[in-house]
Amino acid sequence: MAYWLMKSEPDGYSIDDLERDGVEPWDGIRNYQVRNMIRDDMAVGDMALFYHSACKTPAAVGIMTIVSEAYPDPTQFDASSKYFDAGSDPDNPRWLLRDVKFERKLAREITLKELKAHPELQDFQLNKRGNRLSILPVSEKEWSLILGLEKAPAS
DNA sequence: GCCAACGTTGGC
DNA sequence: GCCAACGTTGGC
Repeated sequence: MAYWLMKSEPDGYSIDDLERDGVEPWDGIRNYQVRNMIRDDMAVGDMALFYHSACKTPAAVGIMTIVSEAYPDPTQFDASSKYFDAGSDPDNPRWLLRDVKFERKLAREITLKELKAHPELQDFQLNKRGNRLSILPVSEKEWSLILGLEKAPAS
């Protein structure tokens, strides 16, 4: 089983929205590297951190599971969607997505600041300069380190 | 294939 | 709002 971190802007779709919806198609991926990851490297049963990005307090806020295979993102064919891609061929869709399922919120937000300060997370991709991918792989060790922080008091 | 211009992400 | 770091586009 693999672990992931998936970013979402809470103003657009937050952990509370996922808690309400239960299962949700993770649409809007428009980066080939990320598409390849969800197509080739992700698997049903993988676990992912829900991460709030581009907001006041960027932080990991919850846990979800991957519950579907990769399938075409319908928003790429929806002319009224901001994710519409006129260049995508319906017979060979360019953009894929997977469904994710809400598992639980973290007991507390684990902020980017805290992750960056962690001595054992210096190689974590989220902490790397110039990282702009909306989905990142998380190693098993990183996963347990991050979840270990959940039970520690906020620093 | 090179590279400048432009667009996007996302922390700050 | 600013800006660094990319990715993409398109002329050549």
